Amino acid sequence: MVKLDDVARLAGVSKGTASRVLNNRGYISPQTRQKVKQAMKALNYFPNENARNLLRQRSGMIGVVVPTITYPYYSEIISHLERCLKEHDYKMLLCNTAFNAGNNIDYVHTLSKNRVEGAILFNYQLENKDYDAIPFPIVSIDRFVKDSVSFVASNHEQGGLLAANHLIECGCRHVIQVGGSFQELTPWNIRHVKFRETMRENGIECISYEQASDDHDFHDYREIVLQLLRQYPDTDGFFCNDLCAAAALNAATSLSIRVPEQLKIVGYDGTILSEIVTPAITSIWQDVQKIATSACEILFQRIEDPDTTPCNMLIGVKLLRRGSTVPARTPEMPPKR
Amino acid sequence: MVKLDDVARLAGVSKGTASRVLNNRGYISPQTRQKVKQAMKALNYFPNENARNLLRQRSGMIGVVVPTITYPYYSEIISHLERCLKEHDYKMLLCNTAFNAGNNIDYVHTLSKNRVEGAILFNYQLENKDYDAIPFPIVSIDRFVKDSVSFVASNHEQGGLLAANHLIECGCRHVIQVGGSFQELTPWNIRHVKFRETMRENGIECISYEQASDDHDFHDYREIVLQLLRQYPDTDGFFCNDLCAAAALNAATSLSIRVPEQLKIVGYDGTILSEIVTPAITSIWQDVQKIATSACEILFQRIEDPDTTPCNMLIGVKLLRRGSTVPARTPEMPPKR
DNA sequence: TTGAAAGCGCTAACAA
DNA sequence: TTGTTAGCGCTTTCAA
Repeated sequence: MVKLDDVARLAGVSKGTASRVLNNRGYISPQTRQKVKQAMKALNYFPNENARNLLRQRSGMIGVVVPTITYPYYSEIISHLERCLKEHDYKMLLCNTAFNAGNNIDYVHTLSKNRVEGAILFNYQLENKDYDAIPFPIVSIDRFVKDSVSFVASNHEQGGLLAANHLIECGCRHVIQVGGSFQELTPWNIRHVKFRETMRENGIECISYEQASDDHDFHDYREIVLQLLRQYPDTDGFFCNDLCAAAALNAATSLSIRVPEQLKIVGYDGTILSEIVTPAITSIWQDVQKIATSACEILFQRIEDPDTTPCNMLIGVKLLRRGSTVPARTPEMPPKR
Repeated sequence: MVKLDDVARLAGVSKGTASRVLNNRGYISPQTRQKVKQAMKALNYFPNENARNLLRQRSGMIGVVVPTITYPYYSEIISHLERCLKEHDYKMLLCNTAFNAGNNIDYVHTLSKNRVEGAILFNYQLENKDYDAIPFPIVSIDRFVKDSVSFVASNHEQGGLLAANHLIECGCRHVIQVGGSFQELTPWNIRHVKFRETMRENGIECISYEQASDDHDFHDYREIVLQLLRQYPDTDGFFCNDLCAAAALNAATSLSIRVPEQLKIVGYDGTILSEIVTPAITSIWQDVQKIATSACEILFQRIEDPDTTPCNMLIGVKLLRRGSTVPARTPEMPPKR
């Protein structure tokens, strides 16, 4: 690879001078500048970021750890993060835990070795002591760690409440929700706790089905829903993530249950999966763009000034009313930017 | 950050010795090894990959340039690539062109500065001379550049043929296809050329609608399809990518056109979008896993031995027969791994 | 305005 | 078996 030495030699100047031209720093005579620029062009020179970063004691990298890349909520988040980070001249080191997050410190090691300047961890679980050993600032999404760790999440409690109230308004009496653990009070699971609570307060029967894995695909969910609907034929309301909601719609159709007349379905995330089916699925929309940009901003600030007060941020969600609960209605869409 | 010097000092040895322990190379006495390992653990030391890479004249990074992250075909590919690259201890430098690929050399510059050891470019267009200036090996997906550049693509010609023949077998007489340019004979567009050709040979009317952008979302496609179906009410067959196919299904339902009885729809890509709608959409499935692993293997081989003969690889596609063309049938699924 | 030289954290060749 | 030293490509003092 062509290096600064080569450029300097061709331009007949020293390495230091060539560097000054490259970085547009210090005094350079116009002639010298031109000579060096010409040499750079002639040799098709690109500065070695690796070497620069070593000297500057930085890596220009931010770690992003997600449980999956393909679920649309995550691919959209990744897309926004990629843009945000690029705008600030950061590279993204993307790590896919494939749902093996349960207290897995390996990803943090990878990030450490690569001297990332910060990381955004999605629903990532570590022992408390392991968090203390992380040598770079982090922002935790959807999982509260402790006051000293910045935290961003959708207001999932509001999400659970919106979903519950909507189904109640729609007249449901026997509802089922499918989701992760209903015990752990993570910010992420709280929607299901709130949902159940709200149903109880309103005297509505609520079955809470705890999925064995977060890694279920469409067909796993379809089987789960089929079984639940057979077991509880009175069910008239359903609450789960968008993928499961699409599976629920499919399962209901198979069983000749009409949606929304006999069964109302509310999804979670507000992804494309809820938009493209017929009827479109009423869903609790998460503001992925705001989550991504907030996480970046908080992280950048903390990188710049490590003494910044850690930040706990809840981001509003929105109920998108669509055909899976409200018949003959133009589907509501996520706010456009 | 703690560095090797610190470890060496704490262990009471020289930096070189500590390095030998770190890399498990050369002769070290058991006592020394243990002392050094203890020091590393005590200081929570991680070697600086940046510094190592500078010395080794490598970056451990592979560039991946895609037109979008969110369309499921790409998020699945990215997911497979991430795994493949990680297995070979490479990091992925992910670049999203946001469909601004038309001869945009900026991404190649970013990759050059970061000294990526190779890159996988999806449907990426450059001037021929710009390809010559790329200082690292590349694999081009879905776009043939020239014999000296490795190339991987699904057999899109077969895909177009499968789609056409299937619609013909289903008895269609007036079909519409929606896609990119029908003029350029890129491997990616050839499916539409082949489709039109096959229709012509069979005396079937085929309208080819050239979309204004590859960046259309569900609602853009829905409007396009609504207009087409109103303009050509005789239409009984539709061919387009999965997202557009889902929109077509939705549009048809809005217009009270029954699928598959009155209108048959064949999608392309075989993504989750085609699975979750009802009826599920018959689609030409691309083997994303094979595309990803092949691209990686070809690239790794070329990195190892730059004189490897460039490789042109076509990967078979598969027709998944589902409810949007064949009534009352269990939907076919992509092969499981 | 430019050149020379030190050093970022690490590895590897050579000496001891 | 271990220590010393040079150098990866670059930036940045300090001198000239």
